[in-house]
Amino acid sequence: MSKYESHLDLCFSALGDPTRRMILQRLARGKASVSELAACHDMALPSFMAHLKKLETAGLITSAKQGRTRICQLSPDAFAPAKDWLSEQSDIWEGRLDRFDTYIETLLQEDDT
Amino acid sequence: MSKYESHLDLCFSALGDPTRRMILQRLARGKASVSELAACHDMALPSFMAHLKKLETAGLITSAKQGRTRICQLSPDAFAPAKDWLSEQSDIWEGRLDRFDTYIETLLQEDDT
DNA sequence: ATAATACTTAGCAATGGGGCTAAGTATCGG
DNA sequence: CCGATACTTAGCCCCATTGCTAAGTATTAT
Repeated sequence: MSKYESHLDLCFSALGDPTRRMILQRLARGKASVSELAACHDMALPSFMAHLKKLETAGLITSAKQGRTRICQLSPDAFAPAKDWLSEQSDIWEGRLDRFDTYIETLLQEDDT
Repeated sequence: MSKYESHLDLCFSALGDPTRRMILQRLARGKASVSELAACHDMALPSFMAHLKKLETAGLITSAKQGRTRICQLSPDAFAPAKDWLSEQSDIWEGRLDRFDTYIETLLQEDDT
């Protein structure tokens, strides 16, 4: 369960941390070096780098070294897999004919709890 | 950092597990009892229930007891917060004028690595 | 009343996530 | 060449996650 983690596992898990989402928000506005990114996070550099590594492993960002500096940026279509999965589920849910009835029905049943 | 976890943290973290995504996929097709949901997962019931609890804490599903049976279903708009966050980031990314140039530039720079 | 069913609670073990410091490597500037 | 800069690696700590079993509770069926 840890060796064959799917891309979606990695992707959603990576998104489940506020530090990492903030990094992504910053990178959506343009590429940046590790230390530029780290500047506004009150965290030791190795800890911060671990977050970058998770984002890269999840395919959400890419990075490359220029001299002693590492430049990071969002992967093109970084969010597509996550968005696609979510949309798929929403579509199935919204396509259900009895969706609304089911919900009302349950609201009523909650009185019995 | 663990007491004030945002809704998005809980939501994305919940989505980062294949068992939990399978539960959501099943529930997108209609509500079901705990044992119905558990049937196709090779896992002890308490372990399985822990997954349901995470989904409920994240606001992705709701559940209510009918007699000795607990019925689960997707929350209406369960995926909206996650989808909205992702769309927001994508929009910012796609709105960047230098997006394409930036990417090409980096591809070229990778030769130096 | 009893037994079966459907969870539920309690408690434990293994693992991984997320933080740290200290020390190492690889440029760059002078 | 030497010091400063920008990561990078190694190793440790603590707590959360994810699985388990065993035992408990609440309904339903007989």
